[in-house]
Amino acid sequence: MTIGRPREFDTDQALEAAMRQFWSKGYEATSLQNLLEVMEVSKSSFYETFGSKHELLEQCLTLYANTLIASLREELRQAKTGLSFIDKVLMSLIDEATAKSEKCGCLLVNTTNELAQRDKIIAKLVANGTKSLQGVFEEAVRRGQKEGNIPLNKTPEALSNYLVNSMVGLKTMVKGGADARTIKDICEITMTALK
Amino acid sequence: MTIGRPREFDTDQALEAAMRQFWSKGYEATSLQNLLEVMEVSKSSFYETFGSKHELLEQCLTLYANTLIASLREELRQAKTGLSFIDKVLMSLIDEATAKSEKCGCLLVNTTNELAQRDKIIAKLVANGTKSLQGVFEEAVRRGQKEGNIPLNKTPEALSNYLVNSMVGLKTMVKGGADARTIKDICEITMTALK
DNA sequence: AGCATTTTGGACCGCTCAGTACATATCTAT
DNA sequence: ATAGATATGTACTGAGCGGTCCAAAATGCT
Repeated sequence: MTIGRPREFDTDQALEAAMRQFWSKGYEATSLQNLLEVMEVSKSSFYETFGSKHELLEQCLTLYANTLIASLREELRQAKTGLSFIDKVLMSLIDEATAKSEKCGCLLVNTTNELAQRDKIIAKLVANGTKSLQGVFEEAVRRGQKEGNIPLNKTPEALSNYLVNSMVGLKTMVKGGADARTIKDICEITMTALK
Repeated sequence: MTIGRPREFDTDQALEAAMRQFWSKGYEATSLQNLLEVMEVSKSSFYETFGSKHELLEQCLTLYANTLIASLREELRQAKTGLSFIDKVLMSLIDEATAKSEKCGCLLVNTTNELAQRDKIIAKLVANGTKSLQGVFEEAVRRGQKEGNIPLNKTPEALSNYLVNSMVGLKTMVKGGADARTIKDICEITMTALK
């Protein structure tokens, strides 16, 4: 069907590998050489397919945000209550703190810290991602309020922003080496604000 | 008194300039050339005085943490209550969000995100800094509890970790471009956990 | 078979990177 | 004046950076 020489690599797979690399090492610390290796793509194919290192990052951020949001939406859909969803998401950070695998944090948080101030395009992308994340929490809060588990004296907007903020903090704390006990304490106190 | 040719630059001043540069741009994105310019030091003098780019970062992190902690301790000392100190520190983020100057975030947070996972020496330094910050909050919480403004049903350790976490989140949110209203909402809800 | 189309391999680009070597300049102490 | 000590200016290193160019290879279509 398609004309011309066929690709010798999987585009989606390569993009995901690139995403993991940026996630783990950050943008500046990831060299083109690193990318070519993990993506299993030649330099020519790289520039042909992804444009540049910067454009690749844009694609990775979009992929990351879409994947994250889709996964959370699905989890929220399956959750018993809006409140239990929020609790579960927060408490999952405890496992992350315990795991001995590399702690990469959150690509959106990492990229915000590394690039948001000096790269408008990237700033916009991570802001969009964060906004989507807040949207999921807002939906969860609304549901929780409807279900009667979350008081109505705070707006879903404010509460969801508060939750995003906690998540951002927690991801960084875990990355910085905070122990599981500390993370648990933080999660529990964070949850008391929705009581 | 001192023997040999005198320095043509101010060591403390140069170190502070370097700190600001790392604070603004991050470690990888700050080149040696950048540093030499803002520090107003020749390359020879740089290596003679500060050892290497990495060692310079170590010194900058120490300076940053010491300065921050000293400033907060002083503010706590002058505060009317432990609770009002905490409130003031959190709410100061609103001004940061409003300011149109460059939003550098917190050097400890930035460096944790950029380097903590792959640089043990730096990880230790930022962990120490964070620990000191938590210590100040812990002291404030203890004082607040003694003064009767903060309930005793949560430990000072847990509450102070919670506050550090909020600060870490807020610094990143501001850097990511969150508006003042969002920050204010987050601060207010954060404070309800100590009611 | 031959041609259009696309991908790939590899050489190459100028530039910047962090760091070094060493001669020279500037000071104090004698 | 000179010797010892410290600081600086300059030239240099090898390696790596992101990115480009183009010929060769591999496909489908006629």
